[in-house]
Amino acid sequence: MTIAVKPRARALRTRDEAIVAAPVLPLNRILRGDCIAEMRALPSGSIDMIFADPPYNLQLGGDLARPDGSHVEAVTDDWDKFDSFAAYDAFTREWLAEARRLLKPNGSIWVIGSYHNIFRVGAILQDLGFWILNDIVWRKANPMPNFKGTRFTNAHETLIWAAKSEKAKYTFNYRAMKTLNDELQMRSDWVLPICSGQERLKRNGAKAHPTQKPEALLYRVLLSTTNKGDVVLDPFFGTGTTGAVAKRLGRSFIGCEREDAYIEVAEERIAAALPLDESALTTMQSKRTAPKVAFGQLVEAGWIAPGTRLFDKKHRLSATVRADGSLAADGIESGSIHGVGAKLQGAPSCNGWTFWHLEHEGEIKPIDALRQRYLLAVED
Amino acid sequence: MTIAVKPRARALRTRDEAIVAAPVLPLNRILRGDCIAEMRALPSGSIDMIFADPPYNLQLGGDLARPDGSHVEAVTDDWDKFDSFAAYDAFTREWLAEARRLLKPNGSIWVIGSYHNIFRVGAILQDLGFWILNDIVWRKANPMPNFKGTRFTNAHETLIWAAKSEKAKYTFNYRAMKTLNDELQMRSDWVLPICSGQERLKRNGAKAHPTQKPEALLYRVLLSTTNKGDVVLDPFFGTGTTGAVAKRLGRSFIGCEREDAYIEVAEERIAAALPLDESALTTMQSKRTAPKVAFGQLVEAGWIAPGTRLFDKKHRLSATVRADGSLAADGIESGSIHGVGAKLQGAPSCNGWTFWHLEHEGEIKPIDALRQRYLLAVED
DNA sequence: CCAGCTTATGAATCTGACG
DNA sequence: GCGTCAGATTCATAAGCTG
Repeated sequence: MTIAVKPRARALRTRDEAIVAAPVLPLNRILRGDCIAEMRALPSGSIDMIFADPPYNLQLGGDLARPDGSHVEAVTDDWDKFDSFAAYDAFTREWLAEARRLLKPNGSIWVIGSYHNIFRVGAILQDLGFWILNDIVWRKANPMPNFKGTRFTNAHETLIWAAKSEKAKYTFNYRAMKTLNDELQMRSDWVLPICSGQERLKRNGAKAHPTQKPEALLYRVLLSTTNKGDVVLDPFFGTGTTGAVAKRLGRSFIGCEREDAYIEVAEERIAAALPLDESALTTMQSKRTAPKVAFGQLVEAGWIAPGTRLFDKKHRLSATVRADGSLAADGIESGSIHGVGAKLQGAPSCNGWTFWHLEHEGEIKPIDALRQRYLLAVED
Repeated sequence: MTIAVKPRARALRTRDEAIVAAPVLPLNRILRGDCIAEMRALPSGSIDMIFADPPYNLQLGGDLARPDGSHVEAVTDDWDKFDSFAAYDAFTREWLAEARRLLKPNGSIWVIGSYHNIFRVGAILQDLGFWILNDIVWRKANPMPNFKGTRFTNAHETLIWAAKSEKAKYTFNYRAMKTLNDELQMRSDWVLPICSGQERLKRNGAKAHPTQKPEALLYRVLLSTTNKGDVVLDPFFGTGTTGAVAKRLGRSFIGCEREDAYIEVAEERIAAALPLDESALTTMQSKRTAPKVAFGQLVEAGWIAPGTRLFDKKHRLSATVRADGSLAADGIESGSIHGVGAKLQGAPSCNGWTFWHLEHEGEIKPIDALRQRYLLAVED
């Protein structure tokens, strides 16, 4: 399956070729090399979601390269500190700008970090025009203690979730998240264990990667903000947690990684990951995307007879169903179940499905219950 | 007691006078005016700790209504309006630079914010030479829900705690925090309720300030990073939570505030605050809440694979686990473990944890057993 | 007086399809 | 792009009210 190769997007060739043949995305592959260079070779507006776990370490030195590839020396004195922040900012601005170019207009990005880098990442995201949707706190169930007792135990990491722009229609699987959280809205603080035990990948007895993220974290990220079949890019692929979870959840991935050792571990791991089958993958559908039923349909199908009286929950307001599915009530203009409900209450808006009730054998039930039964009956 | 006056620090007069007489700090007073101007009049290196709750620069759209139609009161005050990120950054840089000048060499600063502003604040703190010690997450026990179901519930705010410089010997009362936390190290995530009920200050029936912070939050901040007798500056004093808690804990405060209405409320409040005695101190400890586990957590953590079949105890009813932790069963709408269990039995309700069972090596066990084991595994 | 029910509210970047 | 309108959407607390 996954083979680490340089992508040869046709967009890089002549303009005519690019017009004739749409660029081919290197789906489910790990691109070996620096993420900025690799991202440059991919076509604009082609990615649904980006998950990025960029380097955190500013002051530890050694690992950070400037955008031009030159090495940033380890810094010890105050004089150099500003220089190191500037270098980190430049690097961050560069890969985030590429990331933004690659995103589809309605795509979104996740970046994870700690207090060492996340404030710089967040500010640059905003400066580049990304629109922050949430900051998520991964509350570690089992963090490393502060051994010297000098500070509060650093028990969390922060993720930023941002849309490409303010007006973007981003993907958010609200119902799936609410279901995952026992019918309560999913909050911005997530309690999850760190990656350990069987899940932690080893090589020669040592951990294969210093900052391997738990699959549960990626599971929630991918389930909440992508759809089946979406393309997810991870510019700092490491040992491929993003790829493994994407495969399980029926999403495609593209990874960038510089280190051969990590690529090797990732490929093995992803090859072993099992995709979930169709039925397990189905998630709770939001009513927004569910097939719509007009109130008039219930009337014409005979589920509600014209002339039926509807009431509000407390039986204080009432209206009469007419043949075309409109409602009539005393003293106001007739109209839709929503409009009449709103006018009777003097409210700016009203969901007629939950506001209006039917009396049936002494019981009073919202008309939405009828709609649910109708939906089940006509669905096949 | 507290009187709102312009400070006339002697440092502003002739150099000779400043040398002869040390500047007098306006202790336990509220300085009426713009915080930058007021801070400029205070002497350098005179403050032990600064707590700041600056404007968040929320950028709200139109009106927001709850699902029941009621109106959500927004923060629309002029003090939270900025023309651009650049304008907000310039303002932030200016007050933070003054704050740094005022701090003693071993002093520290706290700033609270949300994703709207905290990334900019954090980056500027670093740029100015502050040394971040922790980012603290205030996990709200009772946040406002996301009424429209468009994002994750914004259930936390972030505090940054930073020393004046990397080498500073800052104050951290490790033992006090460990004691407060039932002999476990205090973590970087704090669960505290929002300010409501009796604690919420009112004027003419309306809240006196739109963003009043809970005293418990300031209590923990002051107890952890100041000593008795220390001087605490709050540049955005509002209705004086910092002042009230400082008085209770035997610290001195200096507040800056522009609005007369807030100053009046704060003075009254602080006058009524009683310094704490030992016995009252023990009652301040936060309640530990029992951790809850959603069924979906077990799925995303890999403890139950999507596609798994669940059965009732007598193996007569069954359902399939889906990726978002919902259950699917023949002939009924899918839903939560509780809802599907109820519907299949035709019961009004059902505890899915004890109703559903897993088959494992011939044995059949309630999923609640799994939950217990999961709790043990993720518990601190 | 208490139990149970109803109402109020909190730093919120809070809809989307169609004409 | 803008106006219109169907219709989707909430959790924890505390205070107030009723019987």
